Amino acid sequence: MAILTNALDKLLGYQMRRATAVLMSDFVRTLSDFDMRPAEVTTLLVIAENPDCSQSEVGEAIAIKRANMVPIIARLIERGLVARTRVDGRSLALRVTPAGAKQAAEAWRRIALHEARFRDRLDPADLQTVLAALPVLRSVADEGDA
Amino acid sequence: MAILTNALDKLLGYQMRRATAVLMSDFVRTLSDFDMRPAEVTTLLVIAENPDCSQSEVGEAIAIKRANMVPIIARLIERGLVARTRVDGRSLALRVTPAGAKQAAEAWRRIALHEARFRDRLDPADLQTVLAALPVLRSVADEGDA
DNA sequence: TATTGTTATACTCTATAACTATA
DNA sequence: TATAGTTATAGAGTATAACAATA
Repeated sequence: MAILTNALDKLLGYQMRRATAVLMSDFVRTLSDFDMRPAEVTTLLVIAENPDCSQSEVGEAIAIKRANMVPIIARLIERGLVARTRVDGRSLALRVTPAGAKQAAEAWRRIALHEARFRDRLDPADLQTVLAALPVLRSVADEGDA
Repeated sequence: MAILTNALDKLLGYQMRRATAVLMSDFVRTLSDFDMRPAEVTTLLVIAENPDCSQSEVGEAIAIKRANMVPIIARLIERGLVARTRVDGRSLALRVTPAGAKQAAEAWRRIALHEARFRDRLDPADLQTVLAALPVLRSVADEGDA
């Protein structure tokens, strides 16, 4: 099979998308025997870090819409990783259970290994430049940002 | 609503994902009155650049699996942007039609505007560093890379 | 036997609209 | 009126397995 030219390779957006796909694929593989999806992991970690936060606050922090938080939280509760208590009639305070805290710790351990596989490929100064540039790109927020 | 802390913000993978989401959202908005999805645009541009390429070759170039190329190509043909001729019994040569070439030119014009919105936010030297780093991250390919 | 295109299918993430019950 | 959580639903991208026709 012939290898085609691809002018898209010059584009920041396209390269971001392709690189992120590789990162995500590696992350999913990191989680393969962990029975948690990426969105569930990030949700768990933010709750662990912010006891008694609300579902909407978590969604805001990780850019997942309220409606899409529902099944994620449901699954975390179902698995006994998160517990919630009612604050007022419409808000729920989320906390990780002891099992959830343990799961979060293991998630962080795996994330560290995953991260290292990529960070190690970059010159330290370049890595810092990239890590500084990404929030700048993020800040070009579109109006409908969750 | 309280703003939560989020240790994930320190992570390369997480920042890549968030920044790419903003990029993609902006790109989709760029295409909103264009009636083409991102995958269709990239497919069209690669075919325009590589006349008589095969469906599998395009998929290889842009990391879309053969099976998922089928509806993309079908839609491009249906819209009269791409034509295909049989090469041998199993391969098809893809080319853009005149209408497809025109559509590709307009896509490039829109992509340039979209790109500029993000490139302009970065210091030129930092942009070059980022553009050099992304293919390095991509090269940490996982085995199952399309 | 390996490859090209195809079908069918399922999963993950994302998006919107509308509902409820509170505040 | 606005907010928190929910339901239902749709779209986009991606993944696998299996098949036919062909090389």
